Amino acid sequence: MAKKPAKFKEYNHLVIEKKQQSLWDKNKTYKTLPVNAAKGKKPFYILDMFPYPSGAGLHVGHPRGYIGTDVLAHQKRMQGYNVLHPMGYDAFGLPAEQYAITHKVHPKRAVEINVKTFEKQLSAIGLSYDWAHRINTTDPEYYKWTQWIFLQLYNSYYDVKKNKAQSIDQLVKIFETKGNKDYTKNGNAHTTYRFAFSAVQWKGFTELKKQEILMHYRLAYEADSEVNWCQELGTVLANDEIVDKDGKQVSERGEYPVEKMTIRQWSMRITAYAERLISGLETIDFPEHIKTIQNNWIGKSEGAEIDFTVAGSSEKITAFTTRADTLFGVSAVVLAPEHDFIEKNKTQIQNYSVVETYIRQVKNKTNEERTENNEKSGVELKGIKAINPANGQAVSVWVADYVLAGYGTGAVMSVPAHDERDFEFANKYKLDIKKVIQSVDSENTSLPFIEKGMLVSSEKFTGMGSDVAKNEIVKSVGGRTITNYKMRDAIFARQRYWGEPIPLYRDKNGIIHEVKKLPLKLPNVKSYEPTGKAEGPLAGVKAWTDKGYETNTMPGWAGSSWYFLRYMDPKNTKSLVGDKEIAYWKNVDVYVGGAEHVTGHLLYSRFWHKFLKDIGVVNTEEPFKKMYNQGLILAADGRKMSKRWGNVVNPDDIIKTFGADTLRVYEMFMGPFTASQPWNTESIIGSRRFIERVWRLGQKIATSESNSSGLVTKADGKFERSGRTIFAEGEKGREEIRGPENLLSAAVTTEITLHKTIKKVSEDIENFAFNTAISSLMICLNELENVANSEQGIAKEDFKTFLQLLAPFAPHVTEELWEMFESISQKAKSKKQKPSQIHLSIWPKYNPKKITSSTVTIGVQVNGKVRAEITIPTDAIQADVESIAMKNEKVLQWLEGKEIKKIIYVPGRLINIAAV
RNA sequence: GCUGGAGUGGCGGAAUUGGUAUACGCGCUAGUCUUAGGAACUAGUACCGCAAGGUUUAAGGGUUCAAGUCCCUUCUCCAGCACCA
Repeated sequence: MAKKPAKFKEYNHLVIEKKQQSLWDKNKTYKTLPVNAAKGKKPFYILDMFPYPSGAGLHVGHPRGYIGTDVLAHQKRMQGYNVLHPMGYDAFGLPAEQYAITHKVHPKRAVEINVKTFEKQLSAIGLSYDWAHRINTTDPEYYKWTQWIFLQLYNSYYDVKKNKAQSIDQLVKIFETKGNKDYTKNGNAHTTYRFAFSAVQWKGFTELKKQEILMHYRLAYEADSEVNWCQELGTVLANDEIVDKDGKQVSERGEYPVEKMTIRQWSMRITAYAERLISGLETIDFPEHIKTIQNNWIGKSEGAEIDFTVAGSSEKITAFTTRADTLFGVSAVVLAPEHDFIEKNKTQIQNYSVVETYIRQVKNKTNEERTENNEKSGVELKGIKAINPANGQAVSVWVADYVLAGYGTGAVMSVPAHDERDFEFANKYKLDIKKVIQSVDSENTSLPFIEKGMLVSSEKFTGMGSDVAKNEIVKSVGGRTITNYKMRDAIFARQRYWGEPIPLYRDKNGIIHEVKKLPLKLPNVKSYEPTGKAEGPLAGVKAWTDKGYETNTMPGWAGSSWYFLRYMDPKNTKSLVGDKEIAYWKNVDVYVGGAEHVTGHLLYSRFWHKFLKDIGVVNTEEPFKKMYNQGLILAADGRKMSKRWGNVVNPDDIIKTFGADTLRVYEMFMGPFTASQPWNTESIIGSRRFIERVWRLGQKIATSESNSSGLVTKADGKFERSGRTIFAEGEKGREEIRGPENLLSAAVTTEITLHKTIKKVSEDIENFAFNTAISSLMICLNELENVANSEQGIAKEDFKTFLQLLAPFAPHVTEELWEMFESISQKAKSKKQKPSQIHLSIWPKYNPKKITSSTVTIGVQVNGKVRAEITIPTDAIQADVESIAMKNEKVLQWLEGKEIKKIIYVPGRLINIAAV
């Protein structure tokens, strides 16, 4: 520890931080006002992605985002907003369960332990959460509403005409009165149940049959689907829970192998919202790359379905294409190995045994083998010909592994001249390559794959541009324009114990019923380890299965898809969020979290929010107005911090040696908030020094004799000192009184610095540019120190303004110093008044007039190179600047023997003289 | 392969969007104070050069009075997608 003059109090972060934290707690400094008590205060909702409370606790990288939001929360609070800045725990799901299994404790107990560790660590950082809004997804009072939302989804279908979710009862009514003749209008294109029946037929169906039909419309539905099964984890995983490692599909958690399997599963019809999920992106302020990824993930493509009749048969094959304009160039129709046409028409296929062998081979290939090399293979279906509806030509039909079963119709029309993949396939199997499109500029006519151009090979459509030709051709062959999405429906079941039970049960006849009384609580089980089968540990609970309850539980993302709403009104027992609260807070203003949730949580919560809007629970289309991704903090070795590498830095240790304020300042200062940075414990000392210097300067100013040394700026723009006006701006040039021997000069400089800093810090916090905000605070401190060391000294009020700007970053030390200044002024006034708190003080405003000084130093360039510097009045006109520049010795030297061609003056920046 | 983003001192990084490149901090060098310092403070620190001056924003070219910033070519790194017809 440094030696200090005896009269200064030592900066002891341990004492100060502990003291201030307990005072904030006691005074409820960070309390969010209830809606009733908000009294016209504007709401501001700042949210962190809530953590999985894993057993490992926090490392130094975790709080980066929390500190960022906390800085903003402080500023907004000081700017007079009613700030909702909560924290909670996403405690269902694999992390908690795995901890429980390895530590042989009940998951519930594991969560309790981990939450405790978490909260202790978070509190030490001095984050300004209102803990009264704390939530935990595993709390039955919370998951009651997760289950409630599930039931609403189960009881809804997507009305394509109204473009919103509707009650399933309405669909039943339609079936009862009109049947399902108009089925394309009763569901979104992707999921329409293509089965027509009359109202009379509907009434004749059994309950079970009706249930089966309705299941094709419900937004939460049960269906056979191909899933990613992970044997080691004993569960199904979502696509975003799987990563690619050395070409193999493995689980993100634990990196265990994952294979494809078809089982009966609960799913969410997120595809019904595909269009709204895309269009909504334009209305929200998310990082561009997040939007791009979501857009690609949803993968919208507009095209057409075209029917190819099969020669000598009533069968037809429907192909999806985005290039209907190339229909005249079709050389073959190619089916995915899974396409049901093959099985159905096996008697017509002359070489069926060959085809069958091929299909078996393809299916036995693992995913990585199929993608390993892109070489295409296939087998022709001998004896089958498809008729091209455009020209009546009979083309061969193939089965090939490059056609995907899950996309479009599982059948494509092969146009080798205009599609790279078809080209490759055609080359291998010697199919025709017919060019039917010519590029408009007719330069690259020898090349295939022309993106757009003129149709050349058909009399009827010759010369039409691509887009026109597409529509005309689709119309002429009776095709249907259609929109396809890459995105699949989301599996909504995990074969695990530690999740929300699905609140449905099946009676003896197989009919599904809702659980009326929520929450349906998770029962205790002897073993919560995975069974390794496609059923959860709940299958072992007789009392559970006897009632016909589902043995799968909800996936981890269920509870996290709506938690931000619960924070608004966490104790509500009547609804998931109160009407008043939702009307006031609406949605999240600023959301901060890692980028790894782009195609998971960030998509699912948008989907649920839109659904909740449809059923009238919320009043906004999007849950998050604005979002930032904090960058990762890497270990000093450049790798991710992980136990595995033994490079974890624990924030507790940093706080102990350097203090929470130092940690906060350092993490905000180390680089741009959104960029990843390596941690460097060596560099942290800079932030510590900064805070110590603030502390020492504070001590110095507080103990200085008088408070009259500074200038006070009056509203009329006049400067005042000890009540006497000294000069007014503009009456005299300030230049005159800025000479080094003039006492006023330092005060004016201080004022300019301070107002500049207010502007910079205010704007930077708003834009999450924390590193430059701190940089400007450091510059400001340097300036203040210089002035304080001069005869002039610093006014207490000026220093307090500086403290306010620093307060969001270093809340403890600034509060301590503020308290000190307050107690000094309290002595002067009455002792009765309660001293104010810096975090409840009013954020300083800057005066634009105070930012510019009367003179400015600019560079003089000769032919683009800086040759001299001149000081000019800020408002000087070009002619004056020119004449000043021309008098400069250096400039003259460089201009010698040259003729001036052009002079450019950029006000306040530089003057450039072009000369030859 | 495709899509998106990025390359600036020994290191983390600034640069008002075309206007004095290298702010701020770390580290380093010298000094002050100290019994000592791996504390603090003061000064210096992009590179070459004794200096005058010259050269620098991954590499090369271009537009401009003026380019880290705009355009073209090439290289490297990171992230996402991966036969989506």
